[in-house]
Amino acid sequence: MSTPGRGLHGHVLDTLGPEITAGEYPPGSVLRTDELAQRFDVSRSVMREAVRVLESMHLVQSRRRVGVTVRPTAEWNVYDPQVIRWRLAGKDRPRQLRSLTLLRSAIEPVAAGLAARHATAEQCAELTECALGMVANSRGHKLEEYLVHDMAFHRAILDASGNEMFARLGDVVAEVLAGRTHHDVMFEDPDPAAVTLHVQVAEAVRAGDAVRAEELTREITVGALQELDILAP
Amino acid sequence: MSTPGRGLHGHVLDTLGPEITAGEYPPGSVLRTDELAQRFDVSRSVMREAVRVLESMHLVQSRRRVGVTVRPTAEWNVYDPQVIRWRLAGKDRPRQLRSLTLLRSAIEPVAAGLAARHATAEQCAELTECALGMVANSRGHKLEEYLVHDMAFHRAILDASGNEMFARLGDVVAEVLAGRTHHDVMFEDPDPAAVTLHVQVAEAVRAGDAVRAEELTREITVGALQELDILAP
DNA sequence: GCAGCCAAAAAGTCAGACTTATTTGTCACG
DNA sequence: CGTGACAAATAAGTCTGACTTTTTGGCTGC
Repeated sequence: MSTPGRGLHGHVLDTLGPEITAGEYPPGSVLRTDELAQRFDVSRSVMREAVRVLESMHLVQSRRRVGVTVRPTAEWNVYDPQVIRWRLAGKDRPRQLRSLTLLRSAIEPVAAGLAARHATAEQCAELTECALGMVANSRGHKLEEYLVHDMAFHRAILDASGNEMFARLGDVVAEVLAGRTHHDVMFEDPDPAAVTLHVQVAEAVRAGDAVRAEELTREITVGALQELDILAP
Repeated sequence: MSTPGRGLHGHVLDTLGPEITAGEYPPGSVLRTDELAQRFDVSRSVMREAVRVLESMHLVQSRRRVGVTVRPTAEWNVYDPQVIRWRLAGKDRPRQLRSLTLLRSAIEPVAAGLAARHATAEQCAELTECALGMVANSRGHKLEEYLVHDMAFHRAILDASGNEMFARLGDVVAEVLAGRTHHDVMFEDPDPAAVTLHVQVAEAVRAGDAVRAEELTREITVGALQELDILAP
């Protein structure tokens, strides 16, 4: 997606990564570099590069005379966007969405509070623009257009927080929102109450009301959690 | 630290990673693999593996005919524990600690609330044990022993939350706490009020009082933030 | 001034030989 | 029997050199 064809080793990762994150090789499984190279029909150098990347994600560990062993799930770098994408594409996608939505519910309200304190005029404008875009597409089966503005809105909040760690979750949130629209059951039109809340958050941020921005955003994320509980209990 | 001597490419990363994250090569800078291989006195294959790892962290991008270009900071995988460690070792360490402490202040209260709902008896026991260890080492210049229990406490909370994403922040929090004790000015003994709060959190979790656990933990993280504002304004 | 082509540059790929660490098994000795 | 040391097997690690591919930038000619 972000970097589609970045060489042979990338192609190897595109299939091996999802396989590992999907649990096809249980923790402790041992892979041999030579066998993998044969399987993907690449040279060992290319295979080694792929293994190094998996190793840097803590998905596997390469040890002499043993091979490439799959690490337990608890040790994976689950914040790596690539790992997140692989896991969201896999079969325990609902579990992932719950974890990530819970993360959102912790981060986004705080980020909104910070945004109310630090947002520039441009960022406030961007925010209201996104909110208006959501309103404009909230009726009439325009889920795709709505999604675009929804993603942009949350990304704008996280950016405006002024905190680098929060800002870097923009991709994750976008992934979650996109997943909700595309793969899970969603009503034909978004919840009108949610749309209103987004507009109010934009207003609160512009007004510099941190407490209100935080509280309203909390309502949004709680709504997202409830939605998940209803649709995938 | 976690995997010290994992081969030649690891040694290369140990010096090249910190250099890049420290901003010694400004975004857009171009490195050549051959030159790097010469500089570190390793073969090109080894150098390529190192570059692949840096690429997977989004620190650099390798493009044909142009070379290995350093990416802008905003694109780095700042949640990668390795990247966090490199940056904390660098010169903008104070800025890092502020970002990470803000992240803590968003995550940990929510995690504590979840822990109060989901913690097992064993986890509650572990928690109170850690809190008692903190109390026992809160006086008499035993900062190192105190730190061990403090790290274990917060890790226990995050684990007990039952959320994978929260749990994986245990290393980050430990790193922040260790950094505060080792590098920044810290009083000879920890703040007694903070120690008490930890004990109370353990109690609240055991009692299953989610609201109280969350509120108390929020007080702890607010304290940590204020401490940073005082010591590095 | 522009279109298209050519040449250089740097990453990408491959194959093969060699090195090194680690495990496992064996055998002799207590 | 157990135990320790030694030897063999194994798979990752490393290096080298030749070759390919893509991209860029300049040059030519219209």
